[in-house]
Amino acid sequence: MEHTTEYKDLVNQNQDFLPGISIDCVIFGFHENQLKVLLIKFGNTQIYSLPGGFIYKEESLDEAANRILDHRTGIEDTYLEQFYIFGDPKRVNPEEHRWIMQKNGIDLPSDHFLFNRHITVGYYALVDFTKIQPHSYLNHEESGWFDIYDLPETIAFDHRDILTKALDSLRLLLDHKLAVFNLMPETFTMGELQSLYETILNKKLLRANFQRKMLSLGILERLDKKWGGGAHKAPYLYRFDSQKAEANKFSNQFEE
Amino acid sequence: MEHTTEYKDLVNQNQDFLPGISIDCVIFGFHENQLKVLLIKFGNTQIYSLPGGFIYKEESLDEAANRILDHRTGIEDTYLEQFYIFGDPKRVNPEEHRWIMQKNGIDLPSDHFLFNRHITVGYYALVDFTKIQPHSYLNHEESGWFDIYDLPETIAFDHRDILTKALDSLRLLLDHKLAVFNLMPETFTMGELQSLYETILNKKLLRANFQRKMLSLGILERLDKKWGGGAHKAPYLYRFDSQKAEANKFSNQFEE
DNA sequence: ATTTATTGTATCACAACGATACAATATTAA
DNA sequence: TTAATATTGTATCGTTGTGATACAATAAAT
Repeated sequence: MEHTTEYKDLVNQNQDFLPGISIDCVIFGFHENQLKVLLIKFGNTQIYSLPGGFIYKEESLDEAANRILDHRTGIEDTYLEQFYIFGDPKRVNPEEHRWIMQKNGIDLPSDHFLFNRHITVGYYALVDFTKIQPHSYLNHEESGWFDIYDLPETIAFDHRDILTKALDSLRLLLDHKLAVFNLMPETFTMGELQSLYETILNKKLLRANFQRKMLSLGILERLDKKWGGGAHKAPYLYRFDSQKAEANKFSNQFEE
Repeated sequence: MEHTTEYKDLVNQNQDFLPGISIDCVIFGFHENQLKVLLIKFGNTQIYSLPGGFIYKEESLDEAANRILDHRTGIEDTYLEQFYIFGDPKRVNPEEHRWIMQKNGIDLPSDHFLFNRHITVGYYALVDFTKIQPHSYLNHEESGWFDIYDLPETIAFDHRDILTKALDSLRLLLDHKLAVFNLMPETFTMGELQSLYETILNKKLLRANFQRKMLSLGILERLDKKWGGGAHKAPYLYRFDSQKAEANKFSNQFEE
């Protein structure tokens, strides 16, 4: 495995990082009717964490978050937004952290900067699951997708709190922005879109009303029918039409 | 003038601060039908900035923000919430900063930590204007309230961006939480409350419908009438009833 | 050709909301 | 003392949005 620049910078205590601040990314995807998040499993442990990283001194926060996302998923342009800053002085237990790094094959001195107090900026990304190929980063690390409603038992540090807050923020987003379409593939049926909404909100919606509402927003382009789905009427495929969305900004849920 | 501990820590480059991170507070008040923010004017300049500060190593972000607010306004318990983190590497011009400090009577070396890159966490506070007594902090500093729609021309650093983002966040808050009542005095008329909403949203609302909506929320306690307001029917006074608000959480604009 | 499951749409009742109207009433002016 | 005035509290009307239900259309399997 070839080490990235960031990896070397990390282990060698590179001074080009901003001290005391980190970024953690909650990367959401949607697959097989599940809302998924990408987690890292440290080698030789059952402990999972969010993919994260540090900020170079010449970099903006958004640039750093994009870089981290890119290196984890290979995705360069997607919906990525900060949602909260986690600043409790006890949010990370340095001993736990050092132990995890050791299990991961990396033995760092206890005065290594990684074990100082870090404030972390939470970002969430909404990605098209079908286009993602997760990358590993540290030795012995594995990354994988997990159902947000069925997370691993042991999640490191305060990362479970971060996940909870990210889900809250995603639900707020649902009412106010159309960013959620970034979780869908290019084309989809109305049933698939409804399933996404139901999964995010964790409740059932009435099919007829969901369809009426979505069509009334005037943001969907209706394409050909999708054949072969079973012994029943074939559904139309739709595509999110960002031009229509822009034009209809003033007539839907958005404020003026 | 007696210097605060924070002041001495600042000038003496106290190592008890977290490096590279600061807090800026947008303190909102409502007075004479204007939405006000508290700004600091540096001595011998026409440059204004937001009240801000740094975080002690043992302190959480929220604790630091509360401490800063307390020392600026004397208010200890009020609505205070982070709304955005500003992390552009060029958000503060170190030369401008140093020049301002000099004008303020404080000559710091250009390698002083204050002039390093700082990421800043934006907090907004909603305070009862009638209870505030702004405090000065640095020498030659003056603080004062400004109409959010009529700010001074010269605002330091990226603080105008921070103010804009804070106002956006406050408007979102209006739809989702009842925190805005923190801007009102203990009792108020419906007209005064409507004026607050109109000022935040910067648009007129229909009086009859506003009243109907507010009363339907079931969060207001109606008190005696307010006499002496002019040659017309006297309005009732209302008080925000947090108990009612709690009880009605499930039947109003809040999600389940 | 018939059955079956699902889709697209219509409809009904009710809630929410914009707009307008009007009666009630402190204070001022005559 | 009475009338005028400005503002408040509430009712009402029409429109829009939404929950709930119904039903016709239809692609595939039998």
